[in-house]
Amino acid sequence: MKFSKQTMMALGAIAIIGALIISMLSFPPAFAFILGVIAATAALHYLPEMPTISTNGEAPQGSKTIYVGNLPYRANESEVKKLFAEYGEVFAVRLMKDKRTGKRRGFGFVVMNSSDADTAISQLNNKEFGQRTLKVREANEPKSSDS
DNA sequence: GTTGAGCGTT
Repeated sequence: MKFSKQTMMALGAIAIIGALIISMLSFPPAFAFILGVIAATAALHYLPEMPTISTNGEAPQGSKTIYVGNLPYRANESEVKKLFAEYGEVFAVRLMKDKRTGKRRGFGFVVMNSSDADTAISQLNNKEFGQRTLKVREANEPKSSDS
């Protein structure tokens, strides 16, 4: 059994909502919560798949992680994903933020196909983006292609 | 709300 984080969050949200609804029927709170969890699990079984929003965290084999630096602070993951998608298949984009304050640090990582990653690096390195010069390189700690 | 070299997160 392996659930993604957003799947767990969605399950918890459904469980809480279900608990609130059922608790209106004058059930004990513990009972209501259990029923909510059961309803959420059943929903996950009936639904083919939850809509995956953006980053899965897990990429198929043959992918490489690319370091992207000197990003404008106003840049979003969607813009970076679109930019890299022009040169290959982008699997995930992660814009790093400060863990304490949550403010953007101006760099991130892009996971895409291995062969396309090389062309994307050579094409997007020192490329002007948001009035800034992008710094695209291969990541120092590759999380794929070797374990 | 600010800043500007760098290699992260479940």
